[in-house]
Amino acid sequence: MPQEEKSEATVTERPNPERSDERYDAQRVENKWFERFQQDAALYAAEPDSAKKKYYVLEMLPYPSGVLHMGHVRNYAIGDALARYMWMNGYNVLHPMGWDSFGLPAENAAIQNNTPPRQWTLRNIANMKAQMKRLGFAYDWSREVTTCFPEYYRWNQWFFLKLFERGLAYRKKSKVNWCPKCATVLANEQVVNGCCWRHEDTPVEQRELEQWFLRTTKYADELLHDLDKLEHWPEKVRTMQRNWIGRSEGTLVDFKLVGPTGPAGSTISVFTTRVDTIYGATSVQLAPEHPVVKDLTAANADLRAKVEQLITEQRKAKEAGDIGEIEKHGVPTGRYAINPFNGEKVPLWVANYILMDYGTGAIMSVPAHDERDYEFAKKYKLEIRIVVLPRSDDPEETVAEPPLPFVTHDGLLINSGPYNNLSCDDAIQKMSAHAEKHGFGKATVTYRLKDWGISRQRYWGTPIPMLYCEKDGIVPVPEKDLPVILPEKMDVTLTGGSPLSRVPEFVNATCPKCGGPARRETDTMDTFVDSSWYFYRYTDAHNDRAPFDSAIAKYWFPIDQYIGGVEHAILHLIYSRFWTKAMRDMGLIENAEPVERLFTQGMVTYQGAAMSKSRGNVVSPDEMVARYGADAARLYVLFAAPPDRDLDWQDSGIEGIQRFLGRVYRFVEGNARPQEPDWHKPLQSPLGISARRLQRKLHQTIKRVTDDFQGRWHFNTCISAIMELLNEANRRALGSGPTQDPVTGAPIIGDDIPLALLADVQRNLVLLLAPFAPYLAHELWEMLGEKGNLLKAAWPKYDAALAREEEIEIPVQINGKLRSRVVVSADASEETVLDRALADEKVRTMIAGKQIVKKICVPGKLVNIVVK
RNA sequence: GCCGGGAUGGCGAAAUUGGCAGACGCAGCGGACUUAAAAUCCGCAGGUCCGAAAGGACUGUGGGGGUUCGAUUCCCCCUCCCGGCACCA
Repeated sequence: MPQEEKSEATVTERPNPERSDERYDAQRVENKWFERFQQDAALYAAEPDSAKKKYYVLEMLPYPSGVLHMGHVRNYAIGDALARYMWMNGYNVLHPMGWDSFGLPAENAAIQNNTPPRQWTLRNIANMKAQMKRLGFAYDWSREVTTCFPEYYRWNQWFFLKLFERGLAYRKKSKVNWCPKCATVLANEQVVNGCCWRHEDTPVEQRELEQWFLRTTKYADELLHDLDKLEHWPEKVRTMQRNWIGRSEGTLVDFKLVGPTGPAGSTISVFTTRVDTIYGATSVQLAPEHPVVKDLTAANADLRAKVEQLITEQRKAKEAGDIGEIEKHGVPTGRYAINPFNGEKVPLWVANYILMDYGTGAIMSVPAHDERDYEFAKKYKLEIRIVVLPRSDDPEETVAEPPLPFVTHDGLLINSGPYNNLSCDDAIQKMSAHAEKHGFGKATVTYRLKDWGISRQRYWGTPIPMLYCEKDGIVPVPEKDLPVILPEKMDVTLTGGSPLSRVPEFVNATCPKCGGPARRETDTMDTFVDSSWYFYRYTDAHNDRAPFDSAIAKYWFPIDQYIGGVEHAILHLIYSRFWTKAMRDMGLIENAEPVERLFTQGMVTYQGAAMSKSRGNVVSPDEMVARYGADAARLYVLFAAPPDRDLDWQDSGIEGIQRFLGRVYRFVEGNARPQEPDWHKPLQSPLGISARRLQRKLHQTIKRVTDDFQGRWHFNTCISAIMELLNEANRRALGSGPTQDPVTGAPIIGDDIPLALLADVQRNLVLLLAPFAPYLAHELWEMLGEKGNLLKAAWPKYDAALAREEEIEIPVQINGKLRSRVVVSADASEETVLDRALADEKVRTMIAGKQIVKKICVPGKLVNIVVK
């Protein structure tokens, strides 16, 4: 046998055949690396003064409810993969974590288990932090934020004072949402289908209370407009916020009450988006709680009783969450109001479908051009007057009777005095201007968004830093006296109003203005205040002179990527945007939006339903880690579905992932030869067919995974690609088919794979896996004899030339149906490909005796021959 | 009612969006190793029909139309599912 000159060593034997259990021992490997990671406190720390480009990746901070659930694992697995990817790409990464640790569950736990809220909360935090560490999430714990600590909530109080100074925090008595189970007020955003967001089956009651509000409406317009700039936010979230803000352009018009008036005066302002139809207004409808109604019923017991009835109906419908289903009722007041446009007297009604908290609580009723007004007018036999006719293409043809109600904008005015023949849009402009000129109205914008009520009649929250003095009224706590400390020794109950009001040491204070006795505010802040700005605190978490340093925040903001559940699309994400705009106007920051890119991951369900203790379908992360390891749990939640879709947990699915991790481990363990010099030599070309295939696959895989990290984020396909690479590598390195010769029992191997190529494949395989399965990746990195820290190892680059196929298989269609395939070189010209296709045996038989009508050749894709 | 997102094998999904439908994985089937099982490895696999087999024919991405040589992808109509808003004037 001639001596073949070998420049590079190759894999020539099947290693280590003696192994009793070939399962990968994840616990051993993960425990080893867990210990090592714990020893390096600065491992995941962001660099304070860095010339590197920054990248701020953030996952929504959890409420420390006790244990992590799979939804958390999914959320953090996505963020962690991204953070690790960015580290490997040389960025200065900020990847912090904290605890949204004020809130009701702590109080409920205190009541049930007689454990103080603070103790309960801190225990949960310790537990969940340990879980996060075991799962291998790379957080910079030196910046940990815990919102229930005075070091944090003092800045809530500080912000509150600043907002108060600027008129953005104010106190007023108003109807508020009250959850009887939480025994506290809720913001509008916390009411879901008429029920409490924490108690899906508890209808929210309406109560009249003095409350603190933040003036979110001041930013309504900016909050709406800036949504257009958030192009890297999911359309869904932007739509939800648009709906929530609910901007509506229209006109205010003052109708004058005819006859005697009361304290509410004689002006009834109505809001309409269709002032063009005002000549068709045949009544004015008031909300039952409209102030003018109070005047009208003052001396009219009969009317008062009827109005009471309407109020009851309205409240019932509201509490049942189906205000839209209410049966329309109204009562005539016997009084009239004057339409300022034509001086006409129209009857004044009170109706149960008019809402006091939208617009002005009064409308003009135009039955001919509004669905609801039409229905109402039919029911009560009110006049229906047409003032808009549909346009016709044929000027000769006039449509005298459009089908009613005729609600579209596209028409011309009639019966409208000087506005006849104007288009609706023209008329709206001219009539609004007319109203403004004559002082009885103006163009205006109405929002659905309401100011944010932040007072909570609960204990476990940030005390509102305000005092009530008999002499000086409402007095803010001076900045130097912050924080107002939440007392710790408390009897927590859910009855009897704000718990803090029962602590005399807390309540009794001194007025900073007059030195006399003052009473402290005993309500606490909504916990959504805490989460509205926490991500700024991460940038400068230990600052005791300011919530954060502006220059440092400027370096890190905006957040490059924020990841969390879509359930916060309105609540947290609208409050945070408001807070950022308010802080910008205070000069603390320069960015107008907190988050550049938002990603909302899908829910994790089990057996088709959201996991919950009561349903008994909870999959415990701890159990999964114990059984399969952290890598497997993380990889599985990324692999099972694209991250933005819901994922139904399958126990068998994670087993498949476990097998994959085992195959990776065995592939490296069995084939790594870092002690051989050839392992470290640069790869020499040319390569054999098999080797070249493997090399190509490697570069294709690097490209696929890298591309997906650039925004598409289909990590499920990234992981598939890595699996394919491993399959290919196993085939090439170990040979496909049986592993042993059935006759002789000798091991069978594939063609020669140069050791340098194998090294290349193994190193890159580990690097590609590093963001998803960090424990295994670290173990293998070490096994490969690599010295540097894998966390900051350079992300692999692909070579487009090496990723390119030299020969491709082109499908040949005849009349659009796949009939054959031909193999051509990748850069073959159209003619060559066509010639090859036409020369193909099968194609020749199929088209024999037929006329070729058309030949289509898409280079690199396919050939289609159209025959007759 | 308005707005947004979906519907692809037994299951999770892929097709980077006009160009080979079903990659990867689960479950399944067959085989190797084993006394046996587990673990591991190799192979098969959308459906229907024809064939002993190799192979072939037809069909197939919620339904119906259309554009195109060619449609999961584009256009029109419809059904169902998920989410948001809703007598919002």
